[in-house]
Amino acid sequence: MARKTGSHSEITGPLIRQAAEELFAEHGYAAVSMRQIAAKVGVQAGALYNYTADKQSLLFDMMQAHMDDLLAAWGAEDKGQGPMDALEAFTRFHIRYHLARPKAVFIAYMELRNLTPENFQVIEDLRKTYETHLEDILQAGKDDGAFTLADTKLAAMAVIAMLTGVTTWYRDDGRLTQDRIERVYWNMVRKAVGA
Amino acid sequence: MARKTGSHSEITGPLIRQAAEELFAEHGYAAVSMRQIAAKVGVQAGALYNYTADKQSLLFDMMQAHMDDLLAAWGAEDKGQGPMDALEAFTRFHIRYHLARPKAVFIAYMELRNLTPENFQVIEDLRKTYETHLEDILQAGKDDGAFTLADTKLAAMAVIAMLTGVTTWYRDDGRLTQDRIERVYWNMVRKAVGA
DNA sequence: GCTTGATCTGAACGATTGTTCATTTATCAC
DNA sequence: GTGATAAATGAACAATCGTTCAGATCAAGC
Repeated sequence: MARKTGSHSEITGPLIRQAAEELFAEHGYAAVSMRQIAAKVGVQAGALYNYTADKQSLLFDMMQAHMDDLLAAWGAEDKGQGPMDALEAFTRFHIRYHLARPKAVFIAYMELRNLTPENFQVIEDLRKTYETHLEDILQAGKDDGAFTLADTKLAAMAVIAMLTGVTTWYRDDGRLTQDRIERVYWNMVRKAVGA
Repeated sequence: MARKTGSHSEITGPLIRQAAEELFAEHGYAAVSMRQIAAKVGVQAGALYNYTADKQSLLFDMMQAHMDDLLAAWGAEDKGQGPMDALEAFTRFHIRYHLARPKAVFIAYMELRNLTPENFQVIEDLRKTYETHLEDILQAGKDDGAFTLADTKLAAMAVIAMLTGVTTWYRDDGRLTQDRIERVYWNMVRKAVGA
């Protein structure tokens, strides 16, 4: 009963990635079976292997794409003039970007230990690159006296943890608009770095 | 070949909990088998069921104990005088307590979705109780003018996320002493709440 | 030294896992 | 229509899963 109506190859592939993302985010990589993913797409388990080498690739490709997109999006972002503008841009960008794709973010943080060592290193390097972008902003602001920071690296970790934390409690139908959250957080970040 | 030397019941129980904690923290609950836990203790899988009803209880009991201990420890903590002292006490306590038991903390944050709905609710309530302790401090400080906060709930989430983030990068043999980390973070928290 | 009871083994259970592959089906080009 | 090819089925694979339990083994009480 293969190929019921029309050609499926350009549709099944994305559907599989989407189903995998939703299931991984909800139950965790290790707790999700290939058969569950297939069932969500409406296909048998064997068909998945026309689109992915194995289960691990499904996870890795998804995480790598997420990190690549994140870095590209930040690269394309308008960063204004000087460290202060850049830090506000980073704060707002990070919140906005992460809230727009909660599942991918969740997976990127939770499933690191389910990557093979080689795959883990690739993702870890991308994550480190992103962190360094923030660290560079903070360092520049410290150098020109805009920020007061005891430890730039620590501050970078603190800011990222604080901002990413938003994804754990934010709800689309919640009490606060996204713009208000951005403004409140930017206020806290600004004060925390002594500006 | 049961019972090689001496009575083991008082020793095997804790060993199982410890082995489970280490394995869950390293590989995740779903990725760890009862046989792996048993092997780490040096026992057959069947023996585990003298000490736990099932795998789920192993996870739940461990998470509940962690949250109970956390709440009890904060209850016993010296909170000084007024919101400012209390916030510093909370900041330092949270960092110190969490860095002392990284595995339990990691599990408590990562394995929530592997709890049954009933078990999840119990842990979630305990987590919420802890959050409320911080929220109360911030609210008291806002009321008496010690803190400047646009949104108390948001600030509580931001502070907890920032502090808990320490566990993701801290290493015992790292660049910074624990006391220095506490001081740097307290400085950032203090400034972030406008005090 | 025998009995009792706690503790563990070792085998077994049905179910499920990721993955492979021969086969079937549907579509497209001609 | 016919042949080629892409796409999916469905059965099969060895391995592993959580859990149960009868039986073996040891320590302690009398």
